Amino acid sequence: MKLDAVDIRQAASAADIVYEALRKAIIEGALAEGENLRQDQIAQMFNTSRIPVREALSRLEQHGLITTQRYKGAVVAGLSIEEIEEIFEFRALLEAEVIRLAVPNLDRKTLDLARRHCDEFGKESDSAKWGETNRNFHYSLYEAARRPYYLQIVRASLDRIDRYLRAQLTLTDGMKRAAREHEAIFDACAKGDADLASALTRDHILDAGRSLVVFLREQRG
Amino acid sequence: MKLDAVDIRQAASAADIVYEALRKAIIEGALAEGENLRQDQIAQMFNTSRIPVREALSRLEQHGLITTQRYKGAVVAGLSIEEIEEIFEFRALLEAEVIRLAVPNLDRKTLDLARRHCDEFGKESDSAKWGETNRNFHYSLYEAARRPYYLQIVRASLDRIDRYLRAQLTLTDGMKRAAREHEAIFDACAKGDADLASALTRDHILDAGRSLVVFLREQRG
DNA sequence: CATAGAAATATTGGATCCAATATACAATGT
DNA sequence: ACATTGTATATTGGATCCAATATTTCTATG
Repeated sequence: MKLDAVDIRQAASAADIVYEALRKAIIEGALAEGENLRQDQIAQMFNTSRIPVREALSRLEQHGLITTQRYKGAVVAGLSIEEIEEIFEFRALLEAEVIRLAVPNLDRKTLDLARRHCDEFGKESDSAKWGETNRNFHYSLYEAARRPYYLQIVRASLDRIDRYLRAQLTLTDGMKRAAREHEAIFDACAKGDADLASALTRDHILDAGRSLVVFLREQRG
Repeated sequence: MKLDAVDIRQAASAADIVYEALRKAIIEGALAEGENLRQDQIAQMFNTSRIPVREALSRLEQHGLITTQRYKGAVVAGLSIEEIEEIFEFRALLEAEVIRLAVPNLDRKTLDLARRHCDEFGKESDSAKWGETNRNFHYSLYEAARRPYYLQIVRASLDRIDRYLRAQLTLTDGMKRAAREHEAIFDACAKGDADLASALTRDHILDAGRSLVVFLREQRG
């Protein structure tokens, strides 16, 4: 008998499942900031004990998605406007560099994929999916940089402000502007102009940050 | 009776203590890469149960200091030369920006402190302490950037290559060169020349990375 | 009625126990 | 001798139990 070798994937642990589910809920805004996360309650939701829940919460805290106090529990982390500004500034620096490194490595296949994600973003009407298609577009290009460590940090920093970014996209012209900027970034990439793609990415992020901060200042008073 | 309000620090949990101890051991190289970390064994060392140990290990994994496999346990993470190069490149980008942001905020007190750390580094003869004094010098300046998120990432990225960086410092002229470069960085900061301080910091990190990689290529064959 | 203090309840942190899996090793057949 | 299979041991993942702490509720008292 002969079989093709198959890479058997380790089944995810309970902690992995809980972690991913909570992470998704937080970055999508399904869990409001400040909301209490009771270990028992979460454990029951996932039909498990508190042990894997605690491990998941510990990981979330390391990533800054929740804050915990000893014997008091965990709450979904909220960010001050200053913190949000800092993270947007950080992302602008980092992602501008990542796209610069990516452009020389872009091949036909990757560009086609990015093109599709770009179109998808432009056409998407379900605001709940904007965050996902936005990520897909950027990451499809970023992958070409072949910098796994950079991308891990990019992902972590985006996780922390994704909720707010999604809010920004729903602003009056947020989506339209983002779609236009994506087109410009894609064109620069397709032309192989790394400096332009970098500068556009930087502006894309800083613009989103600025209009979000304006919005939040009004909202929060 | 009147008392000054004191910020009572939450006593550290067992998991915190184990985490910090293991983190220190790993970044200082006391635990060799590839070394097995048995939960039971660690628990006994700290006179505790495996629960806090597991939480500590989970955090270490999130920070990339160890790798774990389900039902097989944790080992101290090792980095390939490519990964080391990527992290040095990343640090150069990030820390160059941090020092640029810090320079305009530097005051007399901070400069004095940095001056002392710089001298201390130059005089330090105990190679085990170089890593610490090196951190002290850079961080004393970085703090002035007032960018807590940046600094958190800087710390995490330094943690991952600190073992190797310490090795680099022990190289023939590693310390002498680093001390000279620190002097130059300090002078640029004292002069208020942000661009120069940034460029020097960038070169400082890239130099260290390059000579480390040369060393590792020989060592690893 | 308002408030301070005590008791009751809820929640987290840690210890111990059990289940799932991996590793080491011996037994067995060729 | 060698590979294979079964078994014993070690180790991790998860469940349950207990201790420490926080929060709420109740009660007594002014």
